[in-house]
Amino acid sequence: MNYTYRHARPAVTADCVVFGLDEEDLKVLLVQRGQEPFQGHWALPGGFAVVGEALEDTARRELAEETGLKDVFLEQLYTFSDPQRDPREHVVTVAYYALVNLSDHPVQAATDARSAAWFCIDDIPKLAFDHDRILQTAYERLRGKITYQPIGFELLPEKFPLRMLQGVYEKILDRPLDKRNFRKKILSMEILEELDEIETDVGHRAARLYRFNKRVYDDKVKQGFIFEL
Amino acid sequence: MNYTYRHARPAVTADCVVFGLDEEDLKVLLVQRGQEPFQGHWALPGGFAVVGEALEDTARRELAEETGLKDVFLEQLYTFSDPQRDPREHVVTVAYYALVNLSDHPVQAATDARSAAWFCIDDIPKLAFDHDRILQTAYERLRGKITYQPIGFELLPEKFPLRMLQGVYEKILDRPLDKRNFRKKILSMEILEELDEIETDVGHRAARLYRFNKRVYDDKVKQGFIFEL
DNA sequence: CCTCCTTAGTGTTTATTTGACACTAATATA
DNA sequence: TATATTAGTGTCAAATAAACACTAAGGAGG
Repeated sequence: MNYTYRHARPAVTADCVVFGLDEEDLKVLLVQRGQEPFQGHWALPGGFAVVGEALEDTARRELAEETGLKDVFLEQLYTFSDPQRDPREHVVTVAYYALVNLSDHPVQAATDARSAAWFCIDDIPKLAFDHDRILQTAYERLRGKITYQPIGFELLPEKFPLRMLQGVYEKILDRPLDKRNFRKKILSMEILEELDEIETDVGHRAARLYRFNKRVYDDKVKQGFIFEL
Repeated sequence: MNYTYRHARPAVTADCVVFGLDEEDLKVLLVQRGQEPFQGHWALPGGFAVVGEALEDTARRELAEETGLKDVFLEQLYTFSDPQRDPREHVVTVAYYALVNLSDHPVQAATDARSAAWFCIDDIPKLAFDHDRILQTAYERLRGKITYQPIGFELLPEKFPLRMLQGVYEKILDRPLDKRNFRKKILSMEILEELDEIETDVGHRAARLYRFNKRVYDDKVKQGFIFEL
C-alpha cells in the first residue's frame, strides 16, 4: 500500500534515551541495528511514527517492542531535524528520555531479533545516525533536571534506603554529596514516606526504607513549591 | 507534483510563539488565518516543513514570510503530536518561541495577505488548533527560563537603562522586584557593559545605558557560571 | 530662576540558606 | 567477642537573599 501527498514530507520517528541505574553506574539502553543503514551498529531504541498515534505513544510502543520495557517514566527531550541526520532521506526525530529501575526491569531479549543491552554511560560505543548527540543532550538534560525536580525516584525500586537515593544523585551529578546535608535537604521536602521496614540481606546495619509519595509531591507542585537540591 | 511513500506519514509543521515587550506589556505576535480550517481565527505564525530544511529554518522562514520578522532569538519549545490537533489530518508541529524587541521590529503588514498583530499576553483571543495550549506552554517556559538564564536582553534594544531590564523581569515574572537588589544581582553577573551614554528624550533625570556583552556571557557559560536571578 | 515632579542611584542590616565537618549506634561476619 | 561496615545524627561559620529609605539629577511649568 502506498500513500501519496501533494508535497514532499520528511519521515518522522521517535527515539528513546533510556537511563537505568545499578549499584555501580548510570547506564543507557541501546539496541543493535539489524538493517542498513548502520547495520550492526548500536543505536537508541525507536522507530517510525504511525499516523493517528501521538509520538509519545510511538516511543513507548517501540521501546516495548525492541526492549520489553513498559510503563516507564518518559519525557520529551528535543526534536532533531537536521536534513542530513539520516543518510537515506530527511528524517525528523522526536527524542524522549526515560528513567527505569534495573531491578524491576531486567535486560530483556529483544522481541524482534535485535539485541538490546545496557551500556555504562561513560563507555558508549559510536552510535548510529546522530544518536551520540541525542544521548549527550539527554544526559545534560537529566543532570539539569534532577537538581530542581525529584525525578531520581524513577530509577529506584518502590522502597529504598536514603543511601540509595543519594547514590542516584551522586551518579547523575558525578560528584560526591555530603550525607547529612543530603538527608536534611531531601527530608525537608516532605515527599518521602518513612516506612516501618528496613533493608534485608545486607552485610551490615540495615537502613530504614522510604517511599516516594507522589500524591503529596503533586500537591506541592500545584502550590508552586520548588524542589531544588 | 505528487509524492508517494510506502507508509502513511503525518504532516510536519513549525510554529512560533513570538514574545515582544513594549513599555506596557508583554505581547505575543499572532496572524489571522486566510484559509480553512479556522479561517479568520488568530493563530501562531508557522507553516509546513520542507524536505531538506531543518525545522528551525522552517520556523524562521515562515516567521519572516508571515510577519516580516528576521534575526530573532529562537529556541525550540516542544513538539505537539496529538493526532486530533488538526481537524484535517495528523499534523505534528514543532513549536519554537522567539523573543524580539518591539522598537527594532515594528508591526509589519504581512507579506502574504494575512494580517499580523501584537496581542497583550493576558488578552489573547481563542486561537486556531491547539495554539492556546502551545502559547501557554511557551509562557510557562519563558517564565521558568528567565530566572536562570539572562534572556531578557533579547526583548530590549541594544542599549538600555537598568530600569527597562527590571521591567522585563517584572513583566515576565508578573511580580514587582526590589530595585536595589535587582541592580546588585544583575551587575554582579558582570555581563553588562556600562556605557558612557544616557537616555534622551525623557521627562526626568536620564538613566545610564548598558549593553549586554554576549562574548563575556558565553565565556562564563562555558565555565559553568550560573545566572540565577 | 525657582519650585515641583519624576526617576536615578546608592548601603546596611537581618534572616535564611548553604556547606563543612566527626562521632556513636546497630548489625553481620569471622 | 572482636572487627568491619554502614546508619544515623547536630552545630557552627560563611554566603546569600530580602527588606528597607533617602539624596541626586534633570525636565517642566509657573
